Amino acid sequence: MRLEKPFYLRDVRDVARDLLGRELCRRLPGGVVLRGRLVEVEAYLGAGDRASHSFRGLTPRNAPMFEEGGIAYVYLVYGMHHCLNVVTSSRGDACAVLLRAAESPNGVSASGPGRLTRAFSVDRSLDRASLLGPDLWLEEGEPIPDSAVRRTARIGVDYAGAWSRRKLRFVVARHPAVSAR
DNA sequence: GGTGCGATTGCA
DNA sequence: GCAATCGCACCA
Repeated sequence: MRLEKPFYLRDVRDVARDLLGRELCRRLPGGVVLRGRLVEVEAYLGAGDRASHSFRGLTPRNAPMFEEGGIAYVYLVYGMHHCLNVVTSSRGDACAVLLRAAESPNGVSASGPGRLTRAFSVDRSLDRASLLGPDLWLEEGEPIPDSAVRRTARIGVDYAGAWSRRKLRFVVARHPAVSAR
């Protein structure tokens, strides 16, 4: 069952936590569908969150974050890696969830946001793409119980001061595709 | 119009 | 430990 619009129109922290265990689905141009369960994600809040791209307001790059939840926000980092985000909440809130790691049914895992987008063939052409459309969507998968969810500080945002220490990273405890910490 | 750097990764 | 590599945020 596909996750529908209401799933995305909630607090970004709730969406992030609930995305664990869900199945990321990507239909390639040729028709093949790739699938993988999410095991590591990070919540980026809107105004106020110094680690978030939306912290300094609307720009050409982060514009999708300001849209209503239910679409993708894809950007290029370090000039070579794409990062895939799920936009959440209502229009103007500018929140999103960064997808950092997934595991495929066959056991093949993509650990790290750059490796995840490479594994699922996601690039800027999917920026603003609907998550209720034919190319990229999420399915119910197998929700993770609270006892198996661990919260930590987000990765790679040391520049954000106190915000870098907020526990906004959600991971499946002891999962091999997730680094310690 | 010029400049500095990043929500990372892979290799020495 | 560090280079790769470029879109874009920010300043002039």
